Amino acid sequence: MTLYDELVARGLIAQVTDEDEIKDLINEGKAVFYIGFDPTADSLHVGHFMALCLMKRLQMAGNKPIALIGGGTGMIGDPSGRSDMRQMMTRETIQHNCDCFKKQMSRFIDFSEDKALMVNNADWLLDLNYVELLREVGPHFSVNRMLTAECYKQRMEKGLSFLEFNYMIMQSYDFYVLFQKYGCNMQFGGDDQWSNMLGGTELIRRKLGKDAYAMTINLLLNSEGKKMGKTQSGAVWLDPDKTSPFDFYQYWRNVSDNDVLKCLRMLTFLPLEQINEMDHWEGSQLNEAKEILAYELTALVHGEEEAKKAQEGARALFSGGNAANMPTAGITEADLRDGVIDIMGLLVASKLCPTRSEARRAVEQGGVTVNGEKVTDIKKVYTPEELNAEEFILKRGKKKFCKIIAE
RNA sequence: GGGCAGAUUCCCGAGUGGCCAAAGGGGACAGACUGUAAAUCUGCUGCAAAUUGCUUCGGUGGUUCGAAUCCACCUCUGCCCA
Repeated sequence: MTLYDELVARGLIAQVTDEDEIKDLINEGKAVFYIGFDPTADSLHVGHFMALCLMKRLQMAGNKPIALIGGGTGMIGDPSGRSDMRQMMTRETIQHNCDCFKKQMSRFIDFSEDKALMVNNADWLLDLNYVELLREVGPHFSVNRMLTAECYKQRMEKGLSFLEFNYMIMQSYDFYVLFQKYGCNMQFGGDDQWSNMLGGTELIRRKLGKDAYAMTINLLLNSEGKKMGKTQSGAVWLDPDKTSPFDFYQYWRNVSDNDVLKCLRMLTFLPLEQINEMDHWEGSQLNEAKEILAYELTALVHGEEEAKKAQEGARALFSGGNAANMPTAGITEADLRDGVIDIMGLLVASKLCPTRSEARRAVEQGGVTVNGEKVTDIKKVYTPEELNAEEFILKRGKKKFCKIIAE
């Protein structure tokens, strides 16, 4: 099976500019391709992870990836897929985020011996001269055409500032620069980037009379059509300090039945034959598939060891067993009042509940247990000695829990 | 620059002097049922030393015994005209 066929079979490819050419290029390892990452936060998240996997797949087939960090485009903010304007970031924040991205990326992509490149578009975008740029690329963009682009459509109602309107031009310019500087002949990106990417191929054709290609990958959507990798408390991050390996594992362990196979195909490196096997699994057997998915992804992002720990911790909690790898929370002197701590205090101190009010509600609704016993009295208090007398496992709801240790 | 409309809690959205911590919906959370899934039903959803108190309806001042609601100014957004 060729690389291209595999990408298709995994459901990764959304749109391509020239299928035959692209097949040829990537199957034979002749592509020099880039994927852009705007430094909108201090960690990569699941959406980026897909792109990184794609880079890796292509790199393994001999193609050369260029990871483009958007230190320049980040100053503008991509309006694609957004219903309102992004918050403008300071230069310092952007720089900090770029540094974080770099660190995380090097874990996935092999940058040694010129096998891959990492560049920052701040290097060429920030020094551009406005009038010069306008004269250089301005004539090649039709405002009429741009306005019909999908990425601006949803902004026509809520408003689109000139700043963001220019994002497409900046991204196009990136491609144009990379094409000339590094012979970059292809761009990959999320499907929401399609119009921005076409801007680039178009610019290259008009300015240089040469062909460059673009390919988008399907966004990872769940069966309800929402972007995956988001939780109520924000994105699922790759940084273990922002999303613990355990939470990361749990996120995938909990995907809905309808999404497991899709995730396995799109995100893991398991052979397709093995995944297709699981396609026949039904009902509760799918739980196994979810465990595999969760383990595989956690191992990819955090390493085998962390993946094992997360898996054991999860098994301990849900099907009984060794509780050694549970998350813990320490209670200090400052948390005590009159030498004791009440149940609400414990819930807040362990971060299982954000406020005492919420903790109170959780207890009142019967959602809190200590070592498997339901706590119904909101006035219940504990001394530090009681906490340490035996293992003290506090649980809020079905999936949130913590081992309490008094210090 | 001129005219019009608007800004309410996580989101959408009602409220146009006291009965308002603010309808309704969505989401989130918790319970039941399950398979750590989905669907369904129930509860719940500002904060706290909790039959009470405190903070909140874009911002700042003002009127009033009392303001999300009235007035003034300001900021921001959309639409129309230029």
